Amino acid sequence: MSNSPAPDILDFERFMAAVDLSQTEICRALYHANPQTIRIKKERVAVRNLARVIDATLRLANRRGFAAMSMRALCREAGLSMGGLYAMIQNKDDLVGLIQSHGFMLTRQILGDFTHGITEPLARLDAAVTSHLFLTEAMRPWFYFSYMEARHLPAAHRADAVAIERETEDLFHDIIIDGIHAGQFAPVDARLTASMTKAMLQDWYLKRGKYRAQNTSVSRYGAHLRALLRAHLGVEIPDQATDR
Amino acid sequence: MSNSPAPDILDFERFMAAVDLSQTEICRALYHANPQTIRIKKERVAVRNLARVIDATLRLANRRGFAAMSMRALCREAGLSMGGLYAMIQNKDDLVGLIQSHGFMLTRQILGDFTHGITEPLARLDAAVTSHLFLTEAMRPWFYFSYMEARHLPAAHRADAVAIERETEDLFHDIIIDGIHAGQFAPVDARLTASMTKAMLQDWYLKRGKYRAQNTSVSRYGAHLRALLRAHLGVEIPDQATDR
DNA sequence: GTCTATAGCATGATAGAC
DNA sequence: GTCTATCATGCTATAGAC
Repeated sequence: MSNSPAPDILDFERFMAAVDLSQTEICRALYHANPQTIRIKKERVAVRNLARVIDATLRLANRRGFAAMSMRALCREAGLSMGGLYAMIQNKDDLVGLIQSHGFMLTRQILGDFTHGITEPLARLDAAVTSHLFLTEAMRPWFYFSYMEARHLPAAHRADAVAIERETEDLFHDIIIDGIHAGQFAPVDARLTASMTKAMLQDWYLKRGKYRAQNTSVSRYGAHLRALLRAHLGVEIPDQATDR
Repeated sequence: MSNSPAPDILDFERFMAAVDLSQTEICRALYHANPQTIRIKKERVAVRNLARVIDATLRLANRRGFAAMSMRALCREAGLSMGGLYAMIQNKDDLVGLIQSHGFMLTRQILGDFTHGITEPLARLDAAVTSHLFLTEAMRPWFYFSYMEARHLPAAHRADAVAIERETEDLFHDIIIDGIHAGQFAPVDARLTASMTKAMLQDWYLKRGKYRAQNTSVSRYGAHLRALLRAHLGVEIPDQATDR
């Protein structure tokens, strides 16, 4: 999670080098952000267990669904006993909060970092699309979980999920509006275009199996999406990134 | 479910008039397609109960998830006792099969009916996009359920879900390839464009709450999507449907 | 901090009366 | 065909030893 200014257009390797998405770092941040939930005192132990538990939760919940995942199965998968698990969380729902909240934090930060300082609408759109895509690629289980489980959550958590969706959609919306006002984009319905952009970005992590089966790389997906948006927005300037 | 030839471009009311998606009709078809699952002999009774049960299942499962829905809650919602319910199905998983299989059948038939006989690639693409959109609009709870629950199903059912997704994507893919070969579409990556088209079509029923909140009608969504695809495919001919 | 053992309850499915 | 009553099982969460 760097605060360095946005590099010029990204490939996936450069993106991964520019941000620290290591599980340890993420779990350390989570540990300090949730002192009332996690009752373990020693950071080292807490971070290690948190990593195991979150990892196991994502694996099981993404396979059979969070509701169908039993706490026994989670313990087995995480290599902890029931007692050990319940020292980390108060109840099953806490898990969702932990996982979600951090994904939200990351999305805000990464999208902010990578679009910050870019004023040209087209370059800004490229940066937003590409960094969103790369972030979800790097943290796919996390985003898949959030998308699929958001609707089952207690109202408070669900509201957060809707808010972050709206927030990132607004980022796209505002860029498109800027571009239209600057006379660089065709006067499309910015709200709908932003929604559809989000839908295409989400499809990448929702159907990753399909895309892997047809051998589509994340760079190629991004290039296709950026080209599609260029055509829709009536822009002639070609993409600067390599279209592998 | 008519077999009449495709009408020229559709609005939603004409679509609904052309196909019979009444719950009774659908449940009658389901009843006759699953004689070994449904052990009730009198058609009238079976169809009425089936309608209640499916309706209640979709309502509860779409709210809290299928796994989290208890059979007791389902009975309450459907106005049946446990015994009454278990005369309709053998176990909880049968419910999924019933619901899914019919959605699949409908998708195949409607998309087939409404693109059949249209050879011009652009008109065919319009027809496929529009009828897919209208079908999912008419049967939203059904499609939402299928999308969200598919991954939790026993392998056989999951394979069906993947197959139907692939099948409809192929429909779009083949139309785009035809258009490219005919020199009417720009030479895009047809597989990726088909996937993204599907993603945008699915977003309509996955986030219907959002679209309702921003007052987007199904016709407007369709018009926007068709326009976006036209631009991407480098087509100049405007849309024939009314863009409300 | 981490374990085992268990309390207390809801679940899916069935039996048998009407 | 539909009901009520009941079974065995598996669940979340906790208590208490180490």
